[in-house]
Amino acid sequence: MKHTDQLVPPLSGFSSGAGLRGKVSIYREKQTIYTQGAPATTLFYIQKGGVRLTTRTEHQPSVVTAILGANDFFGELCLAGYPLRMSTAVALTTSSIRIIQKEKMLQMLRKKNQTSNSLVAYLLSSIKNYQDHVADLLTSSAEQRLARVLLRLAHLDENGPAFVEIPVLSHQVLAEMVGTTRPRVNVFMNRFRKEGFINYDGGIEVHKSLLTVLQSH
Amino acid sequence: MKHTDQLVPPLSGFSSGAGLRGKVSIYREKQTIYTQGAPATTLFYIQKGGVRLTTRTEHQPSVVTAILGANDFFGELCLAGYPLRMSTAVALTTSSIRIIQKEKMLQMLRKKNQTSNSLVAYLLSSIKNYQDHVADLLTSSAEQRLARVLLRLAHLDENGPAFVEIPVLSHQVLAEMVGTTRPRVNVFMNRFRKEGFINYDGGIEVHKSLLTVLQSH
DNA sequence: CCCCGGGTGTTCCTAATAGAACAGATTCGT
DNA sequence: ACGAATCTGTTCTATTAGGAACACCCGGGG
Repeated sequence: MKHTDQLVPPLSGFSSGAGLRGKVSIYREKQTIYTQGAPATTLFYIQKGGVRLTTRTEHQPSVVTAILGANDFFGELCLAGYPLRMSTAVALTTSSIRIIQKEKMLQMLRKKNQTSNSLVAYLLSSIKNYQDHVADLLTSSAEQRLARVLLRLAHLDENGPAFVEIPVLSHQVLAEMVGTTRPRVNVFMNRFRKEGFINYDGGIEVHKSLLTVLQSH
Repeated sequence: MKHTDQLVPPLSGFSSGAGLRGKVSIYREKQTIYTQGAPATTLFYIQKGGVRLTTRTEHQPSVVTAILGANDFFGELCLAGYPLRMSTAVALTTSSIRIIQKEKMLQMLRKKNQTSNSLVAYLLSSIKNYQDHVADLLTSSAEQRLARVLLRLAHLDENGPAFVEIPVLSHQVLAEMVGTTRPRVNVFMNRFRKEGFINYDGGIEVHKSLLTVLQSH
């Protein structure tokens, strides 16, 4: 019997949604997919596009707990028996999203080991992302966190193109993603622009040089 | 055929380690279980005690990304194929911890659906915890985060006893857990003591009244 | 046309925080 | 007893952040 040293090969799993059942819907930019507190009987898989999850706690401003892209799941907490949505999901751009009935997914998990292993692999990488996010929040300044959010929205890293255009987001939404206030986002955005890290004419152009903001301590 | 509406009933799964194979080891307080960067071929399940995970990034102070207790896993990222430890694990108190070979776990996941479902359920609840943690970091002050850390270490919530004694931790370690500096932890701890929220004679007594710190904005 | 709403750019004041520095207490090994 | 190491308690200053306020721009609807 052949043994592999991990659950699934990299980039396999659910990539391109293979093996998942459920109809695919299109959500428009800024459209709400579900709202915190609503009953949760489905989970979602992003075929194309992006989604942000925001949580509001009592008497406090709402915060963005995750920024998701293609091949990510969300709303998956219902599988663990949470009856209500723990966050609000909003499309960042026009997105193509597969809607999966919780019951169907549970059936697949019971029957097919392949599905189960792919899901475990996905959840593990998701946990790694959250751990990194927590470490980031604990060590970075608001300015650095804003830089990270922009780079993430642009899917920019060391490799890849010199700049990428990202969807327009209000400073208010950026503030929720970063965990600060709108005036501060404004100041930082202008600073980035003055330094030539971003370009701002209608859409937002994020340049690779924005990475330098993360290096200074 | 009977359908359940979730993966596993609450409090079943791996509770008390049922179904897991691997030998159980005792770790002493402050003992390092593994170090970031070391090869990762095992995962761990806490039978009894507590563990903190710390991550260090280049040129930055180390931060605590998770505080774990009985029935939690850690080091599980190796299942997803990460060859090295992404964090350092240190025992908070004398702890009884089951060590599971990655290969054995992968075998179980391939063979037994029950194991797989329990793991998925655990990972989902873990993701919920990280989401809550992120929301907390984005909205709370350092003082509130310290209060939360203490309450968590004491496993205190609205119900339960009026106070609980927790293991002694240096202000430096608390600072890493909270994401602030040691002098500030000192100030807050003295403030809590003055207000009667904690009691400090050798060990640390965390009182239920510390919960009030979380309510003020 | 005017008004209104949403988003932006900016300012000012105050609070929270980081960072460095230093003194005292305790423990531990020699 | 002594020194080294560690932890605690405290102070000071410079920086960063939050919160409120206001002017400005622009697009849509009455």
